[in-house]
Amino acid sequence: MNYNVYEKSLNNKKYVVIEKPQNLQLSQIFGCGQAFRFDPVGENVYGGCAFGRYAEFEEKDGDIYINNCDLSEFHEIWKDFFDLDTNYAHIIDSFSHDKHLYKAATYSSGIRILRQQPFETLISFIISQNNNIPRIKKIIENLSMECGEFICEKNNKKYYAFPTAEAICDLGEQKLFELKTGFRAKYIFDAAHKIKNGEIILDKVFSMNTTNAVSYLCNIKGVGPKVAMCSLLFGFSKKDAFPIDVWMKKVLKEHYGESFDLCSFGDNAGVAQQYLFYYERCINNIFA
DNA sequence: GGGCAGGTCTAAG
DNA sequence: CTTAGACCTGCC
Repeated sequence: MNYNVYEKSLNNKKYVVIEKPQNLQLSQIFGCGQAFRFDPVGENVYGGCAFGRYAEFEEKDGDIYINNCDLSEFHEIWKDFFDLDTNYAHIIDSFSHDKHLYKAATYSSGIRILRQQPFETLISFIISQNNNIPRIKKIIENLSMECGEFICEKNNKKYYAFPTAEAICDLGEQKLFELKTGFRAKYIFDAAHKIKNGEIILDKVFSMNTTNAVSYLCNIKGVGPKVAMCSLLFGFSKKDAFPIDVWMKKVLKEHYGESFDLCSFGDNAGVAQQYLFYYERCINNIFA
């Protein structure tokens, strides 16, 4: 994507401006259910944690302002976080042959697939199973507060980094249960434990194709195809990963028939999934 | 108070 | 290989 970015100072604070980025709308990006740690903290401002930092993003006149950020941090973290090198307009164009998908994509055209930290997405989507978004967010926040590194205090709130596998493993299953994770406590522990002792090596996943990566991640208790696909899409930037949840089952049934061919969505099936998922939930009034 | 929420496990045919 | 039930918890 072609975009211009520059650094500015105001009141002794640095910030980075991304000029008129295409296909980037904060409310859609943080509201579509791919990330659980960002919330509105003002008019057109979203704040939250990623990569061990607290960040605030503001949308003004089509530009994106990143508070307390310099260019080196932008290039180190947020450029890839927002997947800025991907041309989403081009992806949407490639969906134009599919009438329903194209409609969903046009409606959701401000969504980008964030590149989040692999371990965080893995644990977050384990927590998401048979759960609702407000409670998922609360559990993740409690978990981070319990054993994540303290970052800063803002908006009368303390922010903590998402914990490491080691920290979660050391916490133990009982403590995880006490954080109201319910039956997922043993799953979270198993994931953290297997990663801590090297039984699962997340770095290896990057070099696997999506099919192999799914079966690899499914070696973790509580990780099935849906959780694995979400982690691969949002945490390993595998854009062909196609999570099928209750909403997607509904979409596939209504618009594609029972015997749909996943290949028809191509290498960007995961992006298609996110457009369809977001659009479906919006027309069903799930998001405010 | 029963149902439900971005699923997965387990036990049984 | 496919398919019911069960499952923590909190909010409706």
